[in-house]
Amino acid sequence: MASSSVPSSSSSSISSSTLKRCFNSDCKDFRSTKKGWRLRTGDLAQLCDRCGSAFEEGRFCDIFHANTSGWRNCETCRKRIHCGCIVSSSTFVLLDPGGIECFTCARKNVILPSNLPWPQSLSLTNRLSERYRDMSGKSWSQLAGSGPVPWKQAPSLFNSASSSDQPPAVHSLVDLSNNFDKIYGNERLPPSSLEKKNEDLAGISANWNVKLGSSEMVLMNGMRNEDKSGPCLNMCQQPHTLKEDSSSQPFGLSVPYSSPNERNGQIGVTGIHPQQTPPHLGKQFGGTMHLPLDSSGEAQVRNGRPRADARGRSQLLPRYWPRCTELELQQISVDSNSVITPLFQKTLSASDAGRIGRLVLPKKCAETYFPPISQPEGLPLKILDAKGKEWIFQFRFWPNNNSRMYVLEGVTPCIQSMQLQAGDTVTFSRLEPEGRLVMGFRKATNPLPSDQDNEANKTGNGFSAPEVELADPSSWSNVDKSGYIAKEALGSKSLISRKRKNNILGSKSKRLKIENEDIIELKITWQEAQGLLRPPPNHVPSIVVIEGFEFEEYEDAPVLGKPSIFTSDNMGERIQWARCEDCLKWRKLPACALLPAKWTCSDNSWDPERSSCSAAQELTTEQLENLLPPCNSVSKKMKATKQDPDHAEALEGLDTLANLAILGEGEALPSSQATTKHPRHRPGCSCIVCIQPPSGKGPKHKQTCTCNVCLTVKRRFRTLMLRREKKQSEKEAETTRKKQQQQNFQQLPSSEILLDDDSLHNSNTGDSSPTMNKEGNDGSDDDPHRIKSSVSPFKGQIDLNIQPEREEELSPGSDSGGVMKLLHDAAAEMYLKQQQTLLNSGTGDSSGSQSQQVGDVVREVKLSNGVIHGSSSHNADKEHAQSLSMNV
DNA sequence: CCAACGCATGGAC
DNA sequence: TGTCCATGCGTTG
Repeated sequence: MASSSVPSSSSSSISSSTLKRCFNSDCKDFRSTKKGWRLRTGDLAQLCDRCGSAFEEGRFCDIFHANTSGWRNCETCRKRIHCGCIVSSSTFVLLDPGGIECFTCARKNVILPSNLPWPQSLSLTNRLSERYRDMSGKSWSQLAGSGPVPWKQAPSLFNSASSSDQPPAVHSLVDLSNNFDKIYGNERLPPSSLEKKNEDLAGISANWNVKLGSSEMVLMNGMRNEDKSGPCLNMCQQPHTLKEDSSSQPFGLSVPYSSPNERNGQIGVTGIHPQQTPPHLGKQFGGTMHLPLDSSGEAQVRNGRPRADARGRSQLLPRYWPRCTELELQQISVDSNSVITPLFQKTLSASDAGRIGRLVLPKKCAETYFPPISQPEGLPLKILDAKGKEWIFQFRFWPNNNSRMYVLEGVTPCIQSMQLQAGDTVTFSRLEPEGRLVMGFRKATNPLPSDQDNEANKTGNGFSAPEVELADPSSWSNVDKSGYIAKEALGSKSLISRKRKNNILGSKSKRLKIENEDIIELKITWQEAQGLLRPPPNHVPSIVVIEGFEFEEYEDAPVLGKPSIFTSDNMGERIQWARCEDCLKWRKLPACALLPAKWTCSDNSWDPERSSCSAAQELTTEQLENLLPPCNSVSKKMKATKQDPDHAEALEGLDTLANLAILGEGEALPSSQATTKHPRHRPGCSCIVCIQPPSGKGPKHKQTCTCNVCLTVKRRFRTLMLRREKKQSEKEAETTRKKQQQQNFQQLPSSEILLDDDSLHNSNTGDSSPTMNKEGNDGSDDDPHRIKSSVSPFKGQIDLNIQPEREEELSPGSDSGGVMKLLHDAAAEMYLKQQQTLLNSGTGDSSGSQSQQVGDVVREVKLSNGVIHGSSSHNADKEHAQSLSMNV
């Protein structure tokens, strides 16, 4: 191997390069002026003109290694490929069944149109991953000097200031243009992934196509089958940026990274967190790779193998997912053939942007993308800024709660240079193939005057960095093909809103300073979101009756559509009313009609007579008011401002949101200010809390109200009760099991008597645990009836061994307290007390929204003659009776 | 006294 | 309940 016989390079700077001997050991030239392959140190081999030219032209091996071993033929084109040195390592891939394939063929065989489903079997990443799996064994620890941490990293990424003599950054950037076919290893997946939160909207943006940000890039599928869970949401901005950093690398150097997970022997492929559903991102990006084509047309495959640290990456929070525009990337990688792989981003906190000069790094990001450090002192890290200037930061950590807190120290000059302030975002990327870290930044958009109140913003001077400024929403929309409605809908306006929110929340509420997508999710309250949800086309939702109320349930992912109002016509047929976006007239439509977000009269294909805005409204406002449910009252909606400011606000909030989401040009997002009614609710929130005066007085929803608020609250209440019931049942079952075991020891026959038929079949002498386990498992079923029946066999036992004090723990909807019918009233009373307690706590400002809602429900219960309570009691009563008749 | 450093704390998730 | 992380604060030079 060429590199083995050449002296290690201690410097590759241009200033000294001319005095250095050519790195090619077969060459005696001392005028090394060209750059060659990457060395372990991260520097580039210095070559003389002749060798350098040969390297650039891909003839290096032909010239200098012609007689060495390692020559093989491409399995496809039979082209002769040298596989025995570092120089040639980038020119082929190993095939699964053996043999090699030149990259040209490999690319042809693997690249697929981006708009086609990506067959996993053709995943080059996967293939490469397998190919390279065995080539990644060299420990990076030797190179990084990072102690026992067994994962490896590309040396050049961690070219610590103390260990290498890097050429000037700008030069380094420029240099890369010559290194067309040097493959650099880094196998870290982009933070593709994988936030389970985003799975909530799975399906909304499925099958969106990745639009590559660069013609040089070809996004290839490297997904595993498991990655096909759902669409990317937050990462919708990223397709172009996610030049997947699954990079191949000179396996001669063999310094791929592996995740900390490998410490545990979890050699990751583009894997899925075993405990969580594969995030959507993984679907699109996990294991994907880009093959930037160099000037010679040779694919520059950065891969290696599937990211071993996919799991760690999957745990990155969306807020750290890099959001780089194409412009940003181009700016960073301008004049270079190198490729920028966004790693993560961090929104600067007040502390980060303060004078302390410490930038707190997200732990996962630090551990995933930065070199492993075992000592708190860490390592000096060289990081380039977008202009090519090199900064040296100390990457270190502090012990913190048996964990680590990673920081970059010495960032103040850089921060000041970039004139960044709290709220701005720094983006860490990797420049490939050389693997250097690049730090871009993005100024927060349009700081408001109130920003000045923010301590950290006092240093702001309105500077905007054009190089990396994220100010062009169109660029986002261009690349954002995710269909993520919130993102598309709100566009840059949301950034402003985010800023406002940030300002209001203050530096202490950093946690609430969320990305624009997240903030959108907040603004779409659960009620509003529910109003936007529609069953998938041609999908009949199943009707679930809970507490006497019907709920539409559809297991398939709902779709987002124009909010409309469903009702029934005179014939009893379900219809929906939708309002034209242009003329605001209400049009009657079939209930099955799935409306586009921006629906107008012209889209009214169901009623040609009213397919124009000039057509009169079918019904008058008053008629509609009578027709529609109270909560959806048209007149209320239209006249809400005058009649019921609170409700109007709620409706307006929904309307505003819907319009924003639909039109994509939100003019006036609901203010982010907290309401006086509840600190966590915002104007526009139409939950029960917010639509009622804090005192609880004022208009209330009727118990028969079927508005979204009520339905959802009731459902939530029901869910809570079911959970509680289930929990209690399991508890009871466990208790009973123990008791029964005791009884079994003492009086075996009695236990058999208490068991139902199934239990009898399963019960055997002495050991009833199998039966109990079975029952316990059944109890985990979601079906409440099943829960009840499954645990019912124990109820008789419970009754026989009743512990009166346990009654306090009983929920009213549960019969798990045994068949203590005589105690039922007492239990019900207890329940009422509990609910009152909930009410009290639920209305407190410090309570969470969930308890708040529960409290409101209870309040409603209390004020409406205990409908829910009564219902629950009634059910419990009946079930108790059933338990008695069945089991005793 | 001040700045830097390093750890502790507590809110958020 | 455990983890993360923004920030406070004590210590040190």
